[in-house]
Amino acid sequence: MQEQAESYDVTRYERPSVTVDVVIFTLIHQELQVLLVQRRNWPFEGYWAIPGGFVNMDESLELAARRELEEETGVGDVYLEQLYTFGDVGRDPRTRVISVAYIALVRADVQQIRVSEESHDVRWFPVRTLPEQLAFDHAQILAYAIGRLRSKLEYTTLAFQLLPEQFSILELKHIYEQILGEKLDKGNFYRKIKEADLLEEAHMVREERKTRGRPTQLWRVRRDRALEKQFVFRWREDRAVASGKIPKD
Amino acid sequence: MQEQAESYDVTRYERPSVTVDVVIFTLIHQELQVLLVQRRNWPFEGYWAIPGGFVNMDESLELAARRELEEETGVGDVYLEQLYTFGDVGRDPRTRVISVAYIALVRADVQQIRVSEESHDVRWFPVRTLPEQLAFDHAQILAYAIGRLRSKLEYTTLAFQLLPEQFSILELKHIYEQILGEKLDKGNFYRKIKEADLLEEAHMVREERKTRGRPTQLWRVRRDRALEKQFVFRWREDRAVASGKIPKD
DNA sequence: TAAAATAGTGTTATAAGTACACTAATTATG
DNA sequence: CATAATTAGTGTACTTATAACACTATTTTA
Repeated sequence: MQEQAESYDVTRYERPSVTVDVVIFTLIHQELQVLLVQRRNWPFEGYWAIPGGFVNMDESLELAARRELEEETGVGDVYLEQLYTFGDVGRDPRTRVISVAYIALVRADVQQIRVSEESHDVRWFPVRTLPEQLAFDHAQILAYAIGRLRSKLEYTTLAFQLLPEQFSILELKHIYEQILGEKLDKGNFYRKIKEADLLEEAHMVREERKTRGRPTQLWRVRRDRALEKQFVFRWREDRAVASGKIPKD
Repeated sequence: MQEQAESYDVTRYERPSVTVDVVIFTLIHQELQVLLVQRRNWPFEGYWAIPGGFVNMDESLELAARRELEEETGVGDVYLEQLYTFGDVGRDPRTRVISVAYIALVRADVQQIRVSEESHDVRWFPVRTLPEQLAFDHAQILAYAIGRLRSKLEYTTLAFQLLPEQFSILELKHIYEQILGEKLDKGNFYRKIKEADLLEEAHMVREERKTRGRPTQLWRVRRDRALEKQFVFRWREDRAVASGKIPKD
């Protein structure tokens, strides 16, 4: 790229606008949900959109994404990953806009969203029941993000980024079942998660219970190991395709 | 992003420059090689760099990448995949430049490079013996590209994009060995590639031979199947890390 | 004390991958 | 024409990971 840049003044040509869009995922009621904002103005007034904003000249792309995330959810220290850059010519009717999309995973117990001044409303949507029409090409971005997330959850420990501070192994199993879309064997699950040695016991606070049965053992992620170690339940046939597929750009 | 854009004139603010950089891979002497250009001007004059250029206002990112590729190698219909977008603030000393990096795979028997006017020289470099210093943050981009390629070759049929029109199974095995960095069992390799049913016999041209032994059987990729079907030799422990890891941006 | 819930263990079957010895075909060379 | 050399396989036993499912153990409330 830059190898030819000096043959003319780099500031001379018309430039596209660059934004970051952040697809923010969380788990609510053990269901994967995504944060959308409702637009207040033209174009796509009233439509739901992925939160995002312009990249400042003095901040990196990741910093811009973190700023957006912070502005929308108030949370700072979360998992963030660049997804893809969308740059088709007609995707924004106002001007040429290139969007660097990020995925953020927010812990289930810390989401507390704020409505910013630029939007009517902000809401979590279960990925199964998204609005029919989204602003711009955001449906495409969202579909790609969900695909990437799903496939990565299958071969990384990313799922642990979504977990609350404390959880039971059956809850964890349930999350995996949601993601994989299939029932898992209880015994095998226990064995495998124990082998992986990713969890540590949370000392339980003695509390009043109203159901009978052995009380749930709560665990905490050993965050030191959870990002290195693999914890995999099933390789799916379509894993390679899902993770490697490139959307029409 | 765009949800707040209309509250001010989108054309008002200063904008970064956007470029595409294309990391072009090929196989020469059964070794993975990458195309670099030598810069002619400041900054990084004389340094080797990944070819690339500015994105025009009326072309998509992928189109820009294809144009660059065409300009450097003269080839058009090749595998192209978006790699990552690099946007750190200080990465180009002239101005703020955001680079969308692509990977291109060029068939071993069609590479014929041209030296463009903007550069001193153009060369293929084996990925094992790259120049010590590259221009800008291109060493980082290249390292990331090689990592991505290596990991994807392990769980997709991407390697077939690099093959010449005709090749023998032992050659193919050799390429896999190069990529995986380990010896593979001949018998198992034959069995697996045959099972996958990805190849068709190339009718061989009768030619003079100077070595003795049974002559090599040549094969051709069934391109219809090669991009759908998986052909995998070994899952490696670090696969997930390698494909999912994000470079410091 | 029984029922209910969580938290496991044991065992077998199946499939995939690995290692390595072996056979077969086809050529050039002495 | 026999033999070495080279490609092109086949056969088989071993190991490992996964899957299926029955079973035991623990700890609570009613």
